Amino acid sequence: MTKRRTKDDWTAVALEALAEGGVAAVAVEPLAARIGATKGSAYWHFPNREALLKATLERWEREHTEAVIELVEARATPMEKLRTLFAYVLEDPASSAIELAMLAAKDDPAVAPVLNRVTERRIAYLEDLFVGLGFAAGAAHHRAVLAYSVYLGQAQLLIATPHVVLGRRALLEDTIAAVVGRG
Amino acid sequence: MTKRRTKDDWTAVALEALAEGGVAAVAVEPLAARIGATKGSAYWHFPNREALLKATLERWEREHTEAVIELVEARATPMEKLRTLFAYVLEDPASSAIELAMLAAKDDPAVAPVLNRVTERRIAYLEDLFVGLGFAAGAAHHRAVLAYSVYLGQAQLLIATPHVVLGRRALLEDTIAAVVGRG
DNA sequence: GAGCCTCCGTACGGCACCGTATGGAATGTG
DNA sequence: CACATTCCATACGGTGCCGTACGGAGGCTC
Repeated sequence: MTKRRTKDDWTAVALEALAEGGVAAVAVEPLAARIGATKGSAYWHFPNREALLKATLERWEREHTEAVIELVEARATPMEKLRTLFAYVLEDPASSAIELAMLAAKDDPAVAPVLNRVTERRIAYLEDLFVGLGFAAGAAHHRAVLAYSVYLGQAQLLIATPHVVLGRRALLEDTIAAVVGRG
Repeated sequence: MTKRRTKDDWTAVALEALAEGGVAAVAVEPLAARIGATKGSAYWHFPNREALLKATLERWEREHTEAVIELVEARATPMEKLRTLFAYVLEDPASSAIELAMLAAKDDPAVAPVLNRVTERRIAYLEDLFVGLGFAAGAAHHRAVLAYSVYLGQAQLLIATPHVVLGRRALLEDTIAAVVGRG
């Protein structure tokens, strides 16, 4: 009656560990303890630790990245979409933990390609949003980089040193105004 | 005639390693190899690895943080100060590597206090800058958080995925306009 | 229920790093 | 030039993780 595990079971606990402790926490033996199994299972489903990490990151890319875009796309106007995006980080910064973990491990061969794809896609998406707001191509790109920088930076601040951020509700308004406003 | 080392020699190589490989790279044995000595030296100067890391972070805090503020303070007006700050990241993102390494290791007991102090000091400094630009206290705080988020986020982007950032010179102008502009 | 295939536990060797013990070299001090 | 002090190399045991080898248990098929 011993439970059996699937690849998905392993990537699920790996995602937990990834969010909590970063890429280094995706380690076979600690994960085995967490899942209530031994390494034997892990090394049956995956050839090595790198493959497990890769599968985990790709699962995150598939599920999470698109989930955010869908959440945002549910809004009607570009403005509302932007607001949804920033409100998302401000209200639940923990959900960004994995992206920050990936940024911190940008040199890892399993991380780099996923990180590049996700970043490019998001910048491109934001760029479209700003074009929709009436910005010219070049300006839209800069706004996109700016907006994504704010997104990342706020996620960092809220996770690492949340106590320095006061009045999140009003901050959201100021942030949006600053990012979409005509200088 | 074998060279002798000081605490400062050790924290110097530790700073290098910290910038290159993050907090995890501040490890006694690799550092000993890098410095051309053995662990014996390290464990004479420091009781353990944690103490070496702590001394390294505090050295960075002392030297680097104040250095940036002095660089910025050399400018006359708040506007020029802000410009200098953002130009600094955009032109030399590698100099921010250590701060990002600390953010990634926010839970490390040696990192947390330094990270908190540095973040608080910088936000407070930016807040003063925005008060100098005529913002009310609350608004100045939000601008400070916004500006610091942009700083961190751009540093992240430029280090992790530099290819997505185009036209840095024009980006600088757009960034400043967005951060100081009235919504 | 015999045999097969899937899955996993156990046991092992290896590597990288931590920290300790200790003798001795290098350097300062009388 | 004794001789104490400062500094460091060597050698060792301990821990946590990687990856492999292998046997065996659980479920499937006939």
